[in-house]
Amino acid sequence: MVQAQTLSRNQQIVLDIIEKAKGPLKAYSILFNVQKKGINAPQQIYRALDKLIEMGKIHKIESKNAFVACRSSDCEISKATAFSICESCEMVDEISDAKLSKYLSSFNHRKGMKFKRFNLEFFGLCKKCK
Amino acid sequence: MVQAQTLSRNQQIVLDIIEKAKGPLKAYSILFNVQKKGINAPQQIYRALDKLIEMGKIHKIESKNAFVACRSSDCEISKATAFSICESCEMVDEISDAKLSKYLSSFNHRKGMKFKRFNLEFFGLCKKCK
DNA sequence: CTCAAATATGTTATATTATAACAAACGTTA
DNA sequence: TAACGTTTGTTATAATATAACATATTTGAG
Repeated sequence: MVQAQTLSRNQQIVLDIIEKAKGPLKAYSILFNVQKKGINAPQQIYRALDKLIEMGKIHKIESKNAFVACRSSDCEISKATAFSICESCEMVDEISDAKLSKYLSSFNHRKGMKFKRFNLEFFGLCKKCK
Repeated sequence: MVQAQTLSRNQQIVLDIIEKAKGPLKAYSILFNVQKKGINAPQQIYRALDKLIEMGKIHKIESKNAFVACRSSDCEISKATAFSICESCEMVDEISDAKLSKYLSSFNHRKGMKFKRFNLEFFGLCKKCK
């Protein structure tokens, strides 16, 4: 079972870095950023990332193997995630839209699947880059 | 620019294997399967995969780093892809639904993005596994 | 409280996924 | 036929992720 609130030391360190970042961070770039804090091994990063994902504090952008902080409140521990990804500047924007969530959840049910979650990634050019 | 029809030797070999497979295949498992045909290096696989994706013949399942043959006709060279993924048996099913495509394409436009494509992955248990 | 269970940490090693860089062959088509 | 784009073959290495094991810390039931 997942804790509701308290983060362990390493989890907090990793989360802080991801939250401060402007864009998605890769596991090894997180690692390089925390070596001064006594974290030396990929395992320590990946374990923290796994827990943070379980808790819904961060999301993985699958197409980039990178991680962003959760900016939404209605993703319900990551059951329904959606992102806009700019192919030029690499910006990632979490899409928080209850209608979209509802539409996709029910869509999947109709297809005979016992639905657990979905992840949607949009690609294109953001306002600045287009 | 991408060719319309003709596949090169390696591209055809890789596509054949992916089309015959029951489920998604990983790059290195493809590699191991074609070493008898004289393909020895990951590069040769990845290059074929890249081209096949460009041509819309196969899709990458991002959450699994695996590849499936395209079973749809209306994904328009992979501009709009959607999959059901069973977390138990690993089955992947391509979802081909014009309404869904339309809904998601126009959704994204409203968010101020110059839309190029999307990829949607549903997770849960398939009929057999639930 | 207290000890057992669960969770988190540290560490070394290794597996898996993917790309860089370069040389040679092939196939158009102008 | 020469120039161009594409494909191939090859060696090396980069980037991403997990296995396995020992130890420490936290938490909660009795």
